[in-house]
Amino acid sequence: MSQSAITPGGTSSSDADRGETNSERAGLDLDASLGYLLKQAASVLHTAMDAVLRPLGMTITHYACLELLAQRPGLSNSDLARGTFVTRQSMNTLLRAMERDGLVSRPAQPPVGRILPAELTELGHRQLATASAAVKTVELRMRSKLDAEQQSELRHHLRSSIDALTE
Amino acid sequence: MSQSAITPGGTSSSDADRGETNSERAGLDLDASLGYLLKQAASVLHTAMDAVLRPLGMTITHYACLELLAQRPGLSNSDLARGTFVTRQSMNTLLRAMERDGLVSRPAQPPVGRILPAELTELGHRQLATASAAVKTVELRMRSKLDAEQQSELRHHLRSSIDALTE
DNA sequence: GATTCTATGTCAGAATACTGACATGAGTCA
DNA sequence: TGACTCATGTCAGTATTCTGACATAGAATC
Repeated sequence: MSQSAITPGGTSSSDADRGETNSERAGLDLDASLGYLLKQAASVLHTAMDAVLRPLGMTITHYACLELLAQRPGLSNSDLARGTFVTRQSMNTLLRAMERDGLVSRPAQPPVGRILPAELTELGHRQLATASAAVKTVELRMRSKLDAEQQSELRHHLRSSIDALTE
Repeated sequence: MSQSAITPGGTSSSDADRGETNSERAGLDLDASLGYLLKQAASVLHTAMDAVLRPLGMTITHYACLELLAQRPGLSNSDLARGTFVTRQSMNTLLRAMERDGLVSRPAQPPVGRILPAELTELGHRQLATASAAVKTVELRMRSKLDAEQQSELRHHLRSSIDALTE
């Protein structure tokens, strides 16, 4: 998938510039739109992560699930769904596949209520180690043009945006 | 869909705190991970936009397509795909549906090469006007906790991240 | 002018995530 | 105790997007 956004000068690919004098409308100005920029950033990140994860036979959600379980063993299916920003139905499908593949284990019977706490198997931990290293290079690459303070600012502002949209 | 991420204190929902003393691992620390924060922000934004767009009978990509075409009439299918961060195959499907619904028009024959320049119909413009107003409230809400300078910083840092991951 | 490369539009099939719905277990409150 | 509310796990069906592949038009190279 291409990554180029629509910019005032045209896309980065070879489009024969159907030259438009932009901005002159009631709607959103794409360049000023934080939402658009955010979507673009997320898209670029998605592509970059997919590029390193796919050769390992994993999807991004697959990796995120491993990462979450390593940091917090015993998370439930619903917990994992929230943590990876998908529905619990989607996570259920994924989790079952991962269980089948021996990456994750869950007790046959729920210890309490209906919750089945999931844990990484030895194989799961090994697969995560590989993936984690790959993903870390992407994370570092993404930060490479920001100094420590700028990264801190970015995190802070991102959190503010999330808060504003959440409450 | 729930929006809560996995935070040190547990999710925002009522999970009986399977208390884990976090961070102590080789992998990524979720809180320090820009990537995770970015994904969360994008997810929250997606949900918020979907919430206002769905009642209007539109998806986010649908809206994005309208917005792009209004600002730059004559964009091709591939241009629109790049601008909305989906594949050109996906955009092709959407565009055809929008054409069928009378929101977009394309010439029967390509004026040059294989490119079919798309334009908004009168109905398309009207639908966009409604959607645009709704989306603007989301954009404003997202910015509500950031002053002008902070918004500028956020945009700048986001662009830096995109650049770093793109080149 | 012929060849090569790149971009486009499109068809077909697969993967992924979503919505809707249901029953169950736990907590709340009268 | 019983009614009510909420969260969970899961089944079923749908929607959206993706990957792979193909033919074609224009640009670039020689």
